[in-house]
Amino acid sequence: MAKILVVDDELPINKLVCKNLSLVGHECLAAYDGIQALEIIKDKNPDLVILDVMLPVVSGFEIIKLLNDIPVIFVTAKNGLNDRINGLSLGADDYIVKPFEMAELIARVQAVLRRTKRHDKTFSFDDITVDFNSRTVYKNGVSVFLTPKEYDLLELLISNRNLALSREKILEKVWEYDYAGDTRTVDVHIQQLRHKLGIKERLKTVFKVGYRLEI
Amino acid sequence: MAKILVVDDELPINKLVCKNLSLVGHECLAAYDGIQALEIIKDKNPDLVILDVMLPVVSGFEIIKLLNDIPVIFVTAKNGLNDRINGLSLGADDYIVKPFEMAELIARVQAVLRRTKRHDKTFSFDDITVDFNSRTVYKNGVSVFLTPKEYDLLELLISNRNLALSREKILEKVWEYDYAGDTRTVDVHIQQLRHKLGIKERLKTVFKVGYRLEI
DNA sequence: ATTTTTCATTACAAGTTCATAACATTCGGT
DNA sequence: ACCGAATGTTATGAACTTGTAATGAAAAAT
Repeated sequence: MAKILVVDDELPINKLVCKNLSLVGHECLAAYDGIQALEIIKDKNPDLVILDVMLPVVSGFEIIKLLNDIPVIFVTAKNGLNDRINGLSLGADDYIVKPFEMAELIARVQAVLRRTKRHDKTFSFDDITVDFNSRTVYKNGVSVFLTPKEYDLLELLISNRNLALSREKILEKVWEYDYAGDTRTVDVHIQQLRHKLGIKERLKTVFKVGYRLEI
Repeated sequence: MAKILVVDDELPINKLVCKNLSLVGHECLAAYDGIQALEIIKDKNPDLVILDVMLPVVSGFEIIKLLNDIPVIFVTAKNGLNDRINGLSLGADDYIVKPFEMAELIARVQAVLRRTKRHDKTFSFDDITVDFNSRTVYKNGVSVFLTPKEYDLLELLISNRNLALSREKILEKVWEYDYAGDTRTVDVHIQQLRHKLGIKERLKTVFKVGYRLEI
């Protein structure tokens, strides 16, 4: 279901973890040191990274600092509280202490994925319901057809509801590039959403900035 | 910064947790059983719930099932793996095992809040609230529409509150240029803020210099 | 290979912002 | 209390931002 990168220099553990993740239906990538890990992350853009602290060449702490948006589960052999707090405050989404039960690791993986990917969740406001699983949107119970970009935009707006989103931010997240010059593309798609969902009142323009979904 | 509900029937622990959360700047609510917890959640809509499993009347498991969008940190006295997995798969955002170090709880709270982003940065004085995330301003709970320049000006005044700001400084920061000659633009915008927010008493003129927001 | 869909771009319309100007009022020094 | 300077107040239109609809190129589906 998700693409997961396992970073651990101990070959047997790495294999074991991968095998178990595959059993639950995930696609697995393996890295055995920090440099490799960074390459794979850049290349394959995994949904989740399981990261050992103790790595050759570049430590897990270094890597986690470089990750931005990808969720991370931290694996540490030490039981020291400092390590734990360090990991969490550096932005890890969870941590687990070696040696761990495979069942617990799986549970944590699922929990983090659920949190970040919003598995089997829906979101409703007014007469609109968004089903994140099937990527379908309903208005008054009737499904409304949205194109991929429109849907992605709506999801971004919902997960940042009540925040002012700049056009740059929207381009970066939905279009996945930083566009230099001027583009009216975002505007056009916003209009499309407003029109298809009839949410002119909720999907407001923030002049000179971008847009905000008010719920 | 965030509103946190602590649900634990052991009074001393509940108090201790609350005290520590307050020390880090959070607003704290306390509930001593499940029924109370549900009432407070409905009533006060907290940003995060710290939830003990072992509760009188209604167990933590029951409560977590009823929560939808509010993040939860699960507290369990048992060390059993099943409990942990149960908590996480029910939708808890994290869990912690009793007895726990206060530093670790705080770290986990901050981590969850960072993830869920619910900690909007706001600033309030009198009947005015400014939400920096959404760039909206409320007076008595009613949103007041400000233009970009007006909003930027207000932000500048707030972050330099109780200081006299020269027109040159304001032009430089909000208008992003150093204007040579004479301009009344700042004045006009100040009037606009005074008028829209009704803050004549707070937004004072510093004769021959500029303006000062007194809070 | 052909049809269909998606979507970036464009051009123009509509709407918003805000600098400026003109006049009124207040302030501070004398 | 007077006078000149500083600030308050209001209105206006040019410049800029956003809305809208149409177009065709690229991508996806058939």
